[in-house]
Amino acid sequence: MKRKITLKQIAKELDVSVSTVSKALSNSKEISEDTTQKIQAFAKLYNYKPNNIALSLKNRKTKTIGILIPEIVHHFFSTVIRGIERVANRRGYNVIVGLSNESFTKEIINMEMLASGSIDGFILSISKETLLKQDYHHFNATIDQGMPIVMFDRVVNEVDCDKVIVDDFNGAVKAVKKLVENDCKNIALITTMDYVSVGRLRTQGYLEALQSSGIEANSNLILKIDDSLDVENNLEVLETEIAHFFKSNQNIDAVFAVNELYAVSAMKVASKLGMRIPDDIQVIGFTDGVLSKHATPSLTTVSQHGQKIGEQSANLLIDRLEAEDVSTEQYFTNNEKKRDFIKMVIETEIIERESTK
Amino acid sequence: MKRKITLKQIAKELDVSVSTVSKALSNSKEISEDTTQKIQAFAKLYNYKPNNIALSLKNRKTKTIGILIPEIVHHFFSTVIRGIERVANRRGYNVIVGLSNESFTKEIINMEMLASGSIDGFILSISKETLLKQDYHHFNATIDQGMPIVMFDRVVNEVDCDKVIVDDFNGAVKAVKKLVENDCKNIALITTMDYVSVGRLRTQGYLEALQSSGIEANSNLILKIDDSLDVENNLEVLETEIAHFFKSNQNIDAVFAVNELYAVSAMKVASKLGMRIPDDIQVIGFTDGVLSKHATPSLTTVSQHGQKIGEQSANLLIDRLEAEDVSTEQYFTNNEKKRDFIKMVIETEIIERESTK
DNA sequence: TGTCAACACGAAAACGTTTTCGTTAAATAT
DNA sequence: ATATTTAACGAAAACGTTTTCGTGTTGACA
Repeated sequence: MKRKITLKQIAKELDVSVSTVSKALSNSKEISEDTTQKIQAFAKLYNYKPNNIALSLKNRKTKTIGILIPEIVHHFFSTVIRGIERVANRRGYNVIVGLSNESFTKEIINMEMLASGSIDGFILSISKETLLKQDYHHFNATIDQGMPIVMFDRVVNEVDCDKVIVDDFNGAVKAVKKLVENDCKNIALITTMDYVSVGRLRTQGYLEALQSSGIEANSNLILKIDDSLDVENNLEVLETEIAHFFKSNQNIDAVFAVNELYAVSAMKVASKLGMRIPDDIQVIGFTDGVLSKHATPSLTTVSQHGQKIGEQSANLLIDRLEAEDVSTEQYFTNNEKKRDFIKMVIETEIIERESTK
Repeated sequence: MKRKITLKQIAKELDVSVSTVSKALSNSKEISEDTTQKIQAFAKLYNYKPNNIALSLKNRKTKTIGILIPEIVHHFFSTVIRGIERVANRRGYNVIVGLSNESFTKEIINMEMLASGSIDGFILSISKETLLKQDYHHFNATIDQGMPIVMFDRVVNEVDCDKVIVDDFNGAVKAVKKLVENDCKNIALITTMDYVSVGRLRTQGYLEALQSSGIEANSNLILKIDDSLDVENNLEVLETEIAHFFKSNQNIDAVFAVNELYAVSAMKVASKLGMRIPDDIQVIGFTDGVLSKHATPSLTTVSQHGQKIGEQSANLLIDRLEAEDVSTEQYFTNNEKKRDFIKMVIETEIIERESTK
């Protein structure tokens, strides 16, 4: 077993100083051609790679970014990670992930753990519990310590930072308008409780689309699912609730659901109740995941472009990190203002499949 | 903006030495009660947290483990990550992820990037291209540099390290035997090309189960999908291939598929061809993901327990890392042998749903 | 009064880099 | 022959810790 070689060892072996080795490896012309050759050859032979930790300590930057998300076994979030990793890698950064598991406390612990030097900045999406508590001090605290944050999807006005969001409102509008165009008269909405902002925005989009189409909203056609109960593992509960909803509103001829699972469940229940899709009832869901693509019939969805969200988030963060470099450098000579915080909106797109006409 | 405070700053502010501060914060009894109190109060006030990077450099360990997987938008892999993150977090480790994207080169680049000090050990699953090339020198090289590796799922004999695998062979056997018990006479297999070991093992399990049940294997009933074509985005290709397969083998009364997608596609095609599930044809898939749960009808599957795989992998790795500590310490006084490499087999489980009787 | 522990603290090294600032010797200029 | 530049390299500081080893000041004790 040969441990990784260090500058010091090379220096000793070649009987030169550490500084000489360092300079030679960076092709400094302070060092003679001869010794440079010799040192580089030796380094290559022993496969020398500078120690990242030492570099991090010296440069006071780690070249890694921290991702903090509520859940990873989730198509949207993993797609975002993929996007982040792509540009992070391209731009020379590593990616370290923390999972809040939708818990306020775990979110804080994770942040503190990572903020103590391990990373240069955060990309995160707020946990449900934090949204409920409306306690955002930990975000502001880490920003205050000079660590930039980029929030995506689940964002919040109380924190001043770059944000990347999907256009939930207009996505919902588009979806519902498509149903209206398809001659649907009684469009139902299946949504979540209001505290998750994305759910609220999609609901508002639904209402807006109805209104601008001259259709009066009917609160009987809105089903709010309490997602404090873990529907993912309680499918029957969800399905019976939807079934009950359908039965007491026989006139429903379309469903817009704020996520994939609700939409697919609605289709399943509708089929069981003998309705044909899309002839008797059309369905559109938000979030374009595996379920939508492979359901029977396949589901028309509003795609959020998770990967793009990840890529933009990473670019925003890294841009800011590398802009900080020069601004710190020129802190006293150059009085340029810091870049203002950016709120980037990713447009949604409707992917038409078999569940609509 | 108040930057993070350091020992040196505390020392200066309180007019003591850095060593005193360090000792006081670790409750060393070398320091008097008074100064300890004073220092701890001050540290708490300014929310002092030791700098991880400095600690890593000093201790020559980073307390982070590197995950290197082919793909993250994938139910199985993200489940494994969740498992890893769980125990890593519990045991005080962070998790840094790299994505090989099934590419040999990206795998190597990622490994080298992480192996240069950023992590203490790897948990990884080999990329398809690497398996094809059968070139494993980068794994052996990093092991040789003293960095432990745990491989999961896609493992290989040529590398000596801890491994966590799912019992693909017996999982397949169980599945096929269940079909046999359910009175199926002509059980088809939908599988991949052979170079991914898990596909091969599942195929062998299929054959074994048939043989031990006294059924003669019929090569016409085996469909091999060329997964070099990206079926995920070419569903039609997959489906027409399966349709063709069904039409030329009208007697098929059951399908065992080596993954979820193939199984769900088979169900879809079967339905289109007018077969009823599970009455005319029963289906079992490998890998228990979202698709299986939410398909109509829902799919009976062989569950791989991805989270458990992740947890075990992390425990194996961390155990080894922390065992190394003492063995290094007592290197000369204690001649204990290193722990042998462990191959841990996670049993599969059949999750019965609507696609079987 | 002189000796010796005990106590409380500081100096310095070490982890592996990079970079600034010498320093020496040779080469060139005066 | 002397002064000055240039080439080639080394010493040391710095990043933020922890830890080992001093060191000075007490108080007790003979």
